[in-house]
Amino acid sequence: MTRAPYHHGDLRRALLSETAKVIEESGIAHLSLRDLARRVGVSHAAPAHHFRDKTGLLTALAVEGFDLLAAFSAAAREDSDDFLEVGVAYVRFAVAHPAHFEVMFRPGLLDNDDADLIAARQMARARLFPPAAQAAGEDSASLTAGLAAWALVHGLAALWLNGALPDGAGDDPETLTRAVAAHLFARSNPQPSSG
Amino acid sequence: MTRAPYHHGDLRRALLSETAKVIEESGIAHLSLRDLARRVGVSHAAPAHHFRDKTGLLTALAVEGFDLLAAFSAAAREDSDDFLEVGVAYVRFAVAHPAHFEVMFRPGLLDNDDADLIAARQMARARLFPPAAQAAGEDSASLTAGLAAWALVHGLAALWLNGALPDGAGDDPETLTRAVAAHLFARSNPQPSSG
DNA sequence: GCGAGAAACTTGTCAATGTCAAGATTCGGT
DNA sequence: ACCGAATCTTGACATTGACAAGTTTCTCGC
Repeated sequence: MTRAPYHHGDLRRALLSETAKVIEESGIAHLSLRDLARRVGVSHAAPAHHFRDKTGLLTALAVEGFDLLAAFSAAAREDSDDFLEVGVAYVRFAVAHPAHFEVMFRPGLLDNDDADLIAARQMARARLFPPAAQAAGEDSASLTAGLAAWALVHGLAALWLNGALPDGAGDDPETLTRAVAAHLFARSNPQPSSG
Repeated sequence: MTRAPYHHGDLRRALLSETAKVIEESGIAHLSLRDLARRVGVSHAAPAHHFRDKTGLLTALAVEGFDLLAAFSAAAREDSDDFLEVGVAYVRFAVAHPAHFEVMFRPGLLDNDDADLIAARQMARARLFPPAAQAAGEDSASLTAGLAAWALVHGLAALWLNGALPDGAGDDPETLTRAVAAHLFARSNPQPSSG
């Protein structure tokens, strides 16, 4: 069984996981289908059979990402009723799966009409926002409150992954998220004012 | 009379502006140096003389972006003392210059050792955060408050540009920013804070 | 006003990439 | 065992980023 078989066996999964690894290590710009094929040990045209093209591969990765995000979110909701924990889980997911996170929010790289992508995204959104907030979706104040929470953790995750945060932010994203999110919906120290 | 001269005259600026246009229209993935050269009417190797390579071109675009962000921020600070206006200016900049914004926070695409880039980024940061907040940088609460504001507007801008926001968010980013940012530093539903 | 050197731009070339087409090998059901 | 289908390979082509070397224009000292 050590001889490389004609059929890889699980090429689709191997390519997806290798794609995530390459993006994390070298960035999405240096991602090459032929290089991926080389790493996995198949010919340069093999990926095309599982994913139509590069866009298809990234779309599949994004679908996997939304599934993972839904799982992270559901797990956090089980552990606690606090909505804050869902936000922490959002950042935790982004840091644990940076390649997935990067691809999920780049429509230009994806096949946005893909049925799996649409379904996975919708499912992730349903897991993220509590049922109550969805029922009160018409309420403008409730909507902007949800958007504020989303924007805060999304921005924090993006800035963290880009290495844009100052040194004082520390080295634990989870702790940072709790500290930063405390300023939402809660009276805290007065806002920084211009001198 | 309009015979193309050997020297373009302002090739560097023309390439930068065309780069921004292409990114806005087709996404950064489809950006090609040769295509840019074709659009501007020069040979395929001309860009290399102004920008070492593709990374150099994008780095120059990021520098331009940080300069623009600094200008937006300074203008907002002149109009009002309210720190909220700086956040609104942040989103306004991102929506007005989406290509610049996209490139500025992608270290994988840039030459992060570039002196101009480092200087422009630092200057933009100085314009964004009020002097008072910087002096009190050691204060943890003040730091997280600033990060909360930054993360909120950054995340909101990113989600807006990605088209990730729900329909209920409206079509005016500035109005949305004010509505969403109102949940920061404002007493609302009490929330247990740990940090 | 002129000549040398630098700057701006061109042409030519090369390896690498994404994608398509066509052939080879293996799998699965009957 | 057999046949269609799924999986993978080889081959080919246009396009790209980057490099090298040549050509045209500008600049500046004299």
